[in-house]
Amino acid sequence: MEIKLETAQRKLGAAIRAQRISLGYSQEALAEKCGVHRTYMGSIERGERNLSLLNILRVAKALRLCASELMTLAKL
Amino acid sequence: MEIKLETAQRKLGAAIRAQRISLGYSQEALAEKCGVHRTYMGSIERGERNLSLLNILRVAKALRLCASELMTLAKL
DNA sequence: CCAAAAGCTACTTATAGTCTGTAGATTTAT
DNA sequence: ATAAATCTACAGACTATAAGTAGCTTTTGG
Repeated sequence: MEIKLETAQRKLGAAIRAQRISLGYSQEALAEKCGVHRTYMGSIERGERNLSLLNILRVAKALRLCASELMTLAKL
Repeated sequence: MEIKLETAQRKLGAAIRAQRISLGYSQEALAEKCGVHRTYMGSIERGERNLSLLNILRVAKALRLCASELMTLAKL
């Protein structure tokens, strides 16, 4: 069966949000650590963005994870 | 330190190529399984592309891996 | 209540991804 | 050996979409 982008994005966004909250960061604080804009970070967490490898790595790093760990948390 | 995109892309491309070859597929056959263009598949393996989440998932699936496994193979 | 945090809309810019075609390298068969 | 398939690399032009920004609204927690 086909991979559903919406679902994948949501899973990733939810995993990012959960990890961010567990680290006690605001979206804005995490955005700054990633070097992306505040509103962009918000849309990532809401599952509205199909991130590229580079941004996946940036976010993972800011969350103190490696990419494979983040994917595991997102069940991807 | 900053994440180097070139390096990350190359790692991912190398992991994809290794797994493809171990499954005995040509680039074209893998491209078809992924639903991407033949020449695009080639450039992915050469580390020239910053894949988006959807395509990472498509490639992983075509290689009979989950995304976290592919990331692990790529050491990302 | 109030202030900080998060959401939403709309927009521009940058780049991901497609497609056509050419060429060299490799393999397979005659 | 040579021909003929097959595979891969690469260039250029194009389209689709990710990336990133700004302003305003809504929600939430203290």
